[in-house]
Amino acid sequence: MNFKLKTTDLGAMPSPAEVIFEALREAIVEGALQDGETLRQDHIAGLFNVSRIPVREALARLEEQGLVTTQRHKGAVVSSLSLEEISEMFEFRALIEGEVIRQSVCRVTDATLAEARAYADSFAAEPDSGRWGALNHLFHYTLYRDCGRPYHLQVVAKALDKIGRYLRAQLVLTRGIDRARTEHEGILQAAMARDADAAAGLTRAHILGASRSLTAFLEAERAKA
Amino acid sequence: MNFKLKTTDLGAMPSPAEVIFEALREAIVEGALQDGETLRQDHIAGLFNVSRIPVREALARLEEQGLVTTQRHKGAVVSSLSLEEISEMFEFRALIEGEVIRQSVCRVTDATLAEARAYADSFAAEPDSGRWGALNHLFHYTLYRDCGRPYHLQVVAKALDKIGRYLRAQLVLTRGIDRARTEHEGILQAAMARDADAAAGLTRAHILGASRSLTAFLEAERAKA
DNA sequence: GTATTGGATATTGGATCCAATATGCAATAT
DNA sequence: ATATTGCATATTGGATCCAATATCCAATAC
Repeated sequence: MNFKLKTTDLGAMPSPAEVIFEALREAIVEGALQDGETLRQDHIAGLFNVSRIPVREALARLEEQGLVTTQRHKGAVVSSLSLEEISEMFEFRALIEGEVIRQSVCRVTDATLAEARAYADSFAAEPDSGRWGALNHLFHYTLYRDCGRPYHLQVVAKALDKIGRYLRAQLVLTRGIDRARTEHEGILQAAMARDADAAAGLTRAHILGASRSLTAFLEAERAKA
Repeated sequence: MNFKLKTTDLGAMPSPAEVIFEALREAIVEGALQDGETLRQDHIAGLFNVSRIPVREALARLEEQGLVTTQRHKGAVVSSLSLEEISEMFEFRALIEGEVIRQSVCRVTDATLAEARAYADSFAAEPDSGRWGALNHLFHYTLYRDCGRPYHLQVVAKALDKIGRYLRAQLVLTRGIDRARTEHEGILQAAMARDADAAAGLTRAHILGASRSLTAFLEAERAKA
């Protein structure tokens, strides 16, 4: 009775609600849905060809993640962050990601380093600004992967989701790319040298630097308006 | 046309879904619903005298918070944490709460300190072990309140929700109370002296100490079984 | 006696329907 | 002309209904 079948765990297939949640999440993080845009249940249901029930579940989950805000009987809008909130998110990331990479570097494998190297190179070489955000994320996340602290990583992921749009803006609008390239290189070197403290410090500086350049940019924007 | 009416913002009244979410959340955190217990939609709906729809929304939110786990078509159970996960949560708390209290102490008001004092005293005097968890939470949270970092606080709150049950167990089962009393006193003194670094260090030690005593206890339990 | 199969029951997930609330516009009164 | 009121429409939130899946138990085959 030993079968040689290509099996797939159908029980693990994503439910419609999950599919919709992921799609909306990604759209918000990538900036395809912008700040304050309202999300009509009926409309989304139509796009996915389902009833509003799974859409409502997805929206409830997104609200719990802080990605959308709903007002009773009015509907859901993509949450926007104030300058202060954005700034706080960066501080938060600096705190956690610094610690995460410190732990990670202690046990990082050569395979992981090679992968990070590849992402860093892709990032540096990528001409399409639309892909910078994703590659940037992949580079950092790869370096965090071996930290052995899944909850920390989850929290980092959620924080990144919340400011994904703004991060992308920072890279695209403030010439953050050039600096990011060299800073990534530095972080990678520290990781390869297994210098945990250096990697942590550089990561913190990388994040806080991005924060400064983004808030400066946004303040200038606000001043104009 | 200036009315003198006692008005209440009816729009801000909690929806059934919110009520159920809060009730379940609290029950899980307090330990009234224990690890692995399954949550029947129909049953809960009956308890609150509503249909299953708002229950499902509440469960979706709880799952997003990591407080329950659902398997497709099987239902939701109260999530349980492994020893490693519990241990990681404490490390996480030590990291964030250390930083939060550091910021908080820099700007803490006398009113806040007085409130924290009151909670510390209540905690120390409380004979009913069922209230220790709540008072412990109030004491710490009061000291964090002035940190000016709402997102950090939110993250701390979520982390505390996730390990609430185990924290209570630590206080009740491992004689954590006595040490907690004196450590609270130390933290409070540091805060009153506006010594941010001391408060941070003591808070970290407080949390990591609780972690050690709890994991030791749980390991002993596991060994017995 | 044990293992497998088929069906009854329980439970979840989604669709449809209904009620309650918000929004925009037209009508009316001042 | 402006402000208020009332109605029509749009949209959300919840209830009910239906389909799909899991679980449990009895019946059957070996």
